[in-house]
This record gives sequence, structure tokens and C-alpha cells, in this order.
Amino acid sequence: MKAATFNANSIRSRTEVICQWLKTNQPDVLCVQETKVQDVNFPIEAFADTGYQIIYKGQKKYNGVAIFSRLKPDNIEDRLEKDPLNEARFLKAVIGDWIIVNTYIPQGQEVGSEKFEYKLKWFKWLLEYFSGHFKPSDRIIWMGDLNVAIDERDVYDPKGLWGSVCFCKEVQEGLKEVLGWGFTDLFRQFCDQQGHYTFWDYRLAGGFNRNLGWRLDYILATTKASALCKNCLIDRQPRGAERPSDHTFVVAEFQDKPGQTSKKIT
DNA sequence: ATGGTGGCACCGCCA
Repeated sequence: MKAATFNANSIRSRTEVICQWLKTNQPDVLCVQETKVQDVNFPIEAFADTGYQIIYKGQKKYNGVAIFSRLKPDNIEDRLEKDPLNEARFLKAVIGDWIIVNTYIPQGQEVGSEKFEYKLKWFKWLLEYFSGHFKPSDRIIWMGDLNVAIDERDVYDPKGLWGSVCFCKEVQEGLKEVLGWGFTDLFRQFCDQQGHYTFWDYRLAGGFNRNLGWRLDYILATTKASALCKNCLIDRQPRGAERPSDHTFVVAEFQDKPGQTSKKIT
């Protein structure tokens, strides 16, 4: 199983980037967030030749998630239980032997705001969802834009940025509570260094080239599945005239059968 | 620099 996640910031603007990336990397599953398109306008024809089946849940203007898969996705769920808003931020499917969960966690706007409270509730609802339906021994891959930098290695300026919506105690603890149920941050299984980011704020001039980034996009796996993970990396695409998007592809590969795990740093 | 840009849909909103 090769799984990947990508925040598209409008899938209709990234069809070329996605088609190219699928062709080059041949993942089994790709989760996409911020498709920003209603289901009736989803650009299915742009992906018709890729060989992937696509499930999606969108709404007008904001949010929206999709899963590209080689195998047929089963047991699809398109909203997080207990979330009253149903804003097209959640997709779950069973694909082969794997339970795949794709989330676009609310960004939260401002600490203390209503949207921030809503973001914190998302961690509670996620924990209730996982603990209510699954066991940590199940093979789950949970990925997406989690809008949390989980420790000081995951932002370019830990002191200056501390207290912002994606880098503060409340969201870190919220995410850690869900992780505590039984998830492993796969990227950190292979790299413990600072400076590996998945998002660069486009409002900061030269932010990408100066690597003023954040690690907000994750691939997480339950213990059983994390033992099968062979590698997890951030595919940092070059930026130029054809800047693909402000996020990168995060990729993880798993052995198909239990056995030896290869672990290494950087 | 209390800004900046990009994307969507509409005359501003969210990141």
C-alpha cells in the first residue's frame, strides 16, 4: 500500500499537478483536501484517463475532500459523526485491507473564536469516532490537513509563532489525545529533524524559498499498520512559474504483509 | 510592513 495526501487549494486549479503526480508516483490511494468544488462540478473528466476511481464530498467555495483509489472504495462515510455542521471535511472508505480516513480539520481562524472552539471539538469527535468504531489493532491510515504543527520542529519560528491557531497548546493537546488512542505520526518514525514542512503561507514573500513553513499535513497509522510502514516522506515539489500549490504531497509506503520494518533517520 | 496572495463566488470570505 502506497498512500499519499495533498491539500489542493482548489482541485480544478490542480488537475495537471495531480494527474502528473499520480502518473509519476503510482500510489494506491491519494487523499485530497480543499477541493473547493460542489459535487456536481467535480472535474471527473480531467481524471478519466488516470485509472483511479474517485470519491468526493464537496460544497460551494470552501473545504471539500476526495479520495483517489486504484481499488474500489467500500463502506464509504462522508461526514464525521457528531459534527453538526457537515462541512465536507471528512471521507472514510475501506480500500483493500485498509481503513482510509481523510480529514480536513478546521483551521480555527483565531484562538478563542467560535471557529477555534469548533476546531477543538473536532479532535473530541474524531476520538469518539475512532474509539467507537475501531480498535487500535485495526489497520487504519488517517491522513490529511490536520491544521496542527505538533511540536517545535514543525514550524519555522517556534517562539514567534507560538499561540497561533495551528501552533498552540490547545490544538496540540487535542490532536495528541486522538493520537493517544493508538496512532503513530509516520513522518516522525523516519525523521526527527526540524525544517521539514508541508505548507508555506503564500502571504509571506519568498516564504517557500526561505523555507518559512509549517508541517500541517500528516499520515498517521494505527500501531499495527505503522509497523508495516517502510518509509514516509514529504515530496517537496519545486516552485516556479507553475507553482503547484502551497502544500506538498506526503507519502507513506507499507508492506503488504507483516514482517520486517526498516527504520532510519532523515 | 499590524501587510502580504490566491482561489472562489460575488460585491467579501477563508486560508
